[in-house]
Amino acid sequence: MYAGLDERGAQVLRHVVENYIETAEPVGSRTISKKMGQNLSPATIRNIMADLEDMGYLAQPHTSAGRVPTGTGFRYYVDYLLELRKLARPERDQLQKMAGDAAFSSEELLRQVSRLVSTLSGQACVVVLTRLSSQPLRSLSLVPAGSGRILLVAVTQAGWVEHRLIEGEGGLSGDEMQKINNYLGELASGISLQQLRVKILHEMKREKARYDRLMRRALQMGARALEEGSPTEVYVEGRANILEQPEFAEDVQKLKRILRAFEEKSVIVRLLDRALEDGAIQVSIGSENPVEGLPDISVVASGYRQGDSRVGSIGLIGPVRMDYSRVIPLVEYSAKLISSVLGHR
Amino acid sequence: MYAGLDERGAQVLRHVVENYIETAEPVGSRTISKKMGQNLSPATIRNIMADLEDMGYLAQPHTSAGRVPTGTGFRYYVDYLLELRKLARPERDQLQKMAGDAAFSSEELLRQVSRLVSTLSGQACVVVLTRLSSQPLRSLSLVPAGSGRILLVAVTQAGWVEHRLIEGEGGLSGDEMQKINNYLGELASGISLQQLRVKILHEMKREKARYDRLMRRALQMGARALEEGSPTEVYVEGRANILEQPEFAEDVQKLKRILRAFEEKSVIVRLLDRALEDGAIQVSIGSENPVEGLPDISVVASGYRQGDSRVGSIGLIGPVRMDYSRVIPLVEYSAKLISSVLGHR
DNA sequence: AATTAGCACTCAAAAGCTTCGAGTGCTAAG
DNA sequence: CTTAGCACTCGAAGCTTTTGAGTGCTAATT
Repeated sequence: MYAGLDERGAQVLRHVVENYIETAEPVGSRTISKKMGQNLSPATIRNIMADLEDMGYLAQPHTSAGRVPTGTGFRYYVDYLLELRKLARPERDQLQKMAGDAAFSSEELLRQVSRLVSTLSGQACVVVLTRLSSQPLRSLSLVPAGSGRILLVAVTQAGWVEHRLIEGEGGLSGDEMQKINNYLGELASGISLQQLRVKILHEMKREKARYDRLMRRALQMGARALEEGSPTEVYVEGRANILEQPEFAEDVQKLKRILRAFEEKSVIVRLLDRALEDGAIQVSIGSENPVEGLPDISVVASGYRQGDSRVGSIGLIGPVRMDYSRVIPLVEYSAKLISSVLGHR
Repeated sequence: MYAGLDERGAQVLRHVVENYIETAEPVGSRTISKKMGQNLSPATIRNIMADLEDMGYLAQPHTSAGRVPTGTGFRYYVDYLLELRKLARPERDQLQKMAGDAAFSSEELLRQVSRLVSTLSGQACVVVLTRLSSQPLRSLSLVPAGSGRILLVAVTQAGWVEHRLIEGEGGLSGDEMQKINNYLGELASGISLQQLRVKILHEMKREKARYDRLMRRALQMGARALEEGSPTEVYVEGRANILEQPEFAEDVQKLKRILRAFEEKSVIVRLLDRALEDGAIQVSIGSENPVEGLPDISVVASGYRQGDSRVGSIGLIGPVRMDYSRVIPLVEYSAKLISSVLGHR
């Protein structure tokens, strides 16, 4: 259990971390002594704290101040000391109520969950949705879009819709369109856009000299539409919560860096990447997070599934001093919720 | 020309405003005297400034400080004194280059323009796109979306794509779908979604006892899909630029209010509403803007057209102390640019 | 041997004080 | 009407003092 620490040291560390999470101020020995029920005098606590500091779990901002947990300290806390609180009833109810609202499209659902989770946690909440193009399709259709254009509409089995405009085509009768549709739809059924792309290219080679002008054209169009990969969808809600954190409100420089980061989709995606790969909830504390230059933020994230493929992740972004015991269950539950709602679609 | 002010007063006001825009500091009489080429001594300038203060154009943060323009001062400046600088060549080139890139979808174009304009201006840039549902359609199609669902895809003549999922339908053969498509497409051609809705309801009444089950169903579906109005699209870029403004970096309270406002689509839409209605560029200074509770920001916005209907607007949101002479031409040009690019689609 | 009372010490933050200087308004002379 | 001159104002910046939370160490206690 308490790897590398004895019971007492671990308890002191726990109290320091929890107190610091609550107050955002350095924690002194008196406070801990009181919290632990006067069994140990402040002097004793001081000795223990000094030890913890030697071991790298605590640090002093300056000589005459209390202690603050280091990154390592938080890590230890999360790994060994954390008692996950159960997700409070009202919060669970709110989430479930929202999830039950079938009126939301899948996209809208993600945005709403993100928004609610950000409010509940008081942090910024991010939901990413990736690899649309790797999901199996439910249907693929061409739609006339007037003056030399055709719209390719793909609906995945999970209910995501994606469309791409194809330039410089058109001049197809409704009948021809219908034929192409049937042909492409057959080709696409059950496979992903990525796979479809490969399949189409293959098909084009095989039937190079194919007599049917229409089908050849269909293949060409398909290939063209699938050229670039589909973009990753990112929903960020509750950015402004970052301002509520005292550690950032003071230091405008940090604030700037963080808010700038939020403007770059790619940075956000990188922050949540780990959670996508792995099933379990991921906690990146401070400089552990995958983005250089943001050593002051923690990320608590979890992937969610659609059926049995991981298609995205939901995460909270906030200061290292996050209330992990509350926030981890929240993110875990939300990820499961999303998975289950998407599963039914 | 100089309504209510003599030439000299107007020039002094102009210099105060311009200096203040540049430095964000109260402006003193010495500075103005130098700027105006020593024709007038600081003492004279002081007299003039005192007059301007009486008239409400200037204010003193405290007795021994220089003057700061009031909202009214800025208003006068914008209305009578502003010399619009021509949009700098390189900026125009950048914008035009981007607009020429046909690879962007219309949505992507708006986002990219917003991003570039925010960089060029150093302010937050917002592009809103409304009333999709009032644009004439180019095509309307139903697409199978599997397990009891059908996707309605509408493409407007401007090239915007909108889709809505219809629940609890399906079980239609490709052939039936095709028939419905033809019917609805015919019904929809050239009119807007809004109008279509009315038309459909009308049609439903007229043909209440219509023998054709399929067509009746088509009408029902159409009516259902069009129930809620289409959402307004909002692209915000360069939020973090707000932090660059000294007036906000200091006052965290203001900062919070502004960034919170950015999280509410509806607030942003309200800020740019005026520009949508009116063709000309709109400048809302400080408390002139339509949102209560944000008296410290100015909005410079202009609507853009698609063909001959106004479909959206682009605007900058920043401190009252904006460089209007640079920023107004930028917004004007961008709006025209968007109009012209959309016009060609 | 572990704990703790006691005490000297440290140091940031807050409060108080002084200085500085940009800028003003007013007056009287040009 | 303009302007030189001057007394005056007041925030910002710098300095000093006070305060108090917190420490580390030592010696007494359990």
